[in-house]
Amino acid sequence: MKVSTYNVASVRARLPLLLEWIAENEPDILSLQETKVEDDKFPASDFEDLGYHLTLHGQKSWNGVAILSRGVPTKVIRGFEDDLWPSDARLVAAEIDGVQIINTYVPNGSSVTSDKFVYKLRWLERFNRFLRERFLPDQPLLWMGDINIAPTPIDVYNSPRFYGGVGHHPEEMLRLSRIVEWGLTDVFREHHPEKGFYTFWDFVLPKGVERNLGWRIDHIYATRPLADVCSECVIDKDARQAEKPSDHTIVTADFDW
DNA sequence: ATGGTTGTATAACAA
Repeated sequence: MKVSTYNVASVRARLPLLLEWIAENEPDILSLQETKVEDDKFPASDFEDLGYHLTLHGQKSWNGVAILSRGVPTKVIRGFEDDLWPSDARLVAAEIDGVQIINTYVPNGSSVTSDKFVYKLRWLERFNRFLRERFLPDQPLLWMGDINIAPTPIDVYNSPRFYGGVGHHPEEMLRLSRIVEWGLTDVFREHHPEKGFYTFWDFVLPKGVERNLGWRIDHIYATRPLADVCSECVIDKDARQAEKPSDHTIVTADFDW
């Protein structure tokens, strides 16, 4: 089973790149974040024509997540399903081919002095509770998406410069570690312990991709039954260097499943 | 020296 995750920064703007990439790479599951479109305006038929089922949780203009899958999705969850929580479209989950798939767009946090940063920390705590209430770490489960946290010094191109800022803050790292401690493995890091691999390069930095001024903030986490059968995990930097790219690129993991 | 880009509700925005 081949599983990919991609922050598209608008699924409509990314449609040509996406369709070409899917035709070439044929993932079984593709999680998208920042689709930026309401479900009834999602370009569904383009993906259905390629043989994918769609599980959508979108909203107008911002956020939005989607799961494309060869297998039929069941047990679909959209958001925390909690009236006390905002309905911003950042989480969609489904069971596909016997695996629980959870796709999230974790809040960016804007800046550490903003209300949005407080929201990011609370969102991570709420997600931790969501996981523990609904699932067990010995069942096959994948959590993937734009996590918006570079969790270790080698996950960003200049850790001392960014440490304490949004995306590389100890309070974010603490909350992520509490989630991961439940029983998750960062499969990219398990296969590639060395530095220099990133999934996001800011549009605004001149030659940022060529100079590799990046962040590894898009992750695929697996519970042990799946981490044990993960044969490889790769970052496709070419998709960041293609025409009209997102500022993120695609991470793919292969499982003998 | 605090620049630069992209997508979108075209903004006193969000990323």
